[in-house]
Amino acid sequence: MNKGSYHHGDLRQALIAAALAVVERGGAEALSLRELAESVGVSRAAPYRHFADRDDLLACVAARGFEDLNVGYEAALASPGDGRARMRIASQVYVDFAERRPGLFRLMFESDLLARDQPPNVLIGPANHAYQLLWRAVAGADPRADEKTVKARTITMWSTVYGFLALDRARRFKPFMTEPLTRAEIVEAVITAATGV
Amino acid sequence: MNKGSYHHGDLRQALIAAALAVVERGGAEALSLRELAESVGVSRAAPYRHFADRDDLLACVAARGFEDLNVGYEAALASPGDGRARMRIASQVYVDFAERRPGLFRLMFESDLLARDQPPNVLIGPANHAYQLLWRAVAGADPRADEKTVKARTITMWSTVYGFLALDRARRFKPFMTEPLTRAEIVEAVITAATGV
DNA sequence: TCTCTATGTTGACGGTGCTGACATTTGCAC
DNA sequence: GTGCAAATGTCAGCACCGTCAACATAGAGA
Repeated sequence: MNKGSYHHGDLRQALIAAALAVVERGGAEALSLRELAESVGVSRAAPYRHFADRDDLLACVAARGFEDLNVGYEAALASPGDGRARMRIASQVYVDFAERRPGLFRLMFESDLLARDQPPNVLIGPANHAYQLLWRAVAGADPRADEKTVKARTITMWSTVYGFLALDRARRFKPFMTEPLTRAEIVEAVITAATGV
Repeated sequence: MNKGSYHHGDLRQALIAAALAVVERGGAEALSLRELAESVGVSRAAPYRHFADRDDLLACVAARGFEDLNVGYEAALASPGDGRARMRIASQVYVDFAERRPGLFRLMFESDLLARDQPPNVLIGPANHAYQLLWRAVAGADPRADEKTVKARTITMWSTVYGFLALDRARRFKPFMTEPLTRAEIVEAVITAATGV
């Protein structure tokens, strides 16, 4: 495909892949479109043939992130053990994702991409799928709970795990992480508090 | 002081006040130093006589935010009722702060200002004071708990409340906020789950 | 009054996202 | 095959940004 000159071959996918690599570590604010274009060996304006603007590209990157997260969720839901054990594994998947790809995690859960009146189309599907899988994990842990209860539990559990990850990344727990508690113990305590198992 | 010309009078405080007003709503990324300077009636480079750079100004704004939050915490800790009731009130103070000044809240708890090797000097004091007040609220709710327990409880409680506020602001709970649950009910449920009271 | 210092201004540099005009390549219809 | 239109690249330039060096002004203390 790539002739070594004028036309790139599959610039769109190349840009998403390169952007993903940058965002994974440094988050959305580390991404410069000009730099990105240069790193792929193309002129500054070329990306605009494939993405409306910066946010459009970021939405595609975030969508890719949700797809990867969903793969982990699917595996957690298919794992052996009872519903409570599966919910715990799903939480661990979320924690691992946040720790391995912090910038991407931030893009997915802190950016305002999904807060818009009209969220990016590419993002809606994968994001909603993630919500459904999480819901299913929580509901499966207590089949007798009604809808209202499952909603409230999903929200509080998600809040606890996400809140810990976000505050920890921003080093807000620094004064608490000393002495008797190790970080691993804290992560354990948070997951237990969140899932009740 | 202000002669209507060359010298401003108290540019430093004027800049902090104006920046605070911008950041409160739109967060740090809404702040343009050039725009800010113009809004105060001064040239683009003038702020650099009072702040080393953009981050220095943002640190002062964040410090002001922590000071305001601490006033609320102090009031919560001095309120009537038992320790558990005071902890609940402290949580409500945090929630109110986040809802009234979302951008400032984000600057205080999501920015990397405090994650640096050498955090800004102006910020360390007020931030640490906030941590101590929160700690005192949690410890006061159960005087018999040991240090390890108090630390773990502080972290999980803070995580739950903060996580809810952050995810809610980013509209990640949109699919869950429908039908049987009102938002007020959810806030109640989250505070109850976090504080256990 | 004179001078030193604090404070404000101007112009410039390199960076950013984005656009309109132009160039090249590819693929499809004939 | 040929020719034309659409897809995809380039280039120059706009407006904005944070920041800095050089210069101008005002106020305070000797």
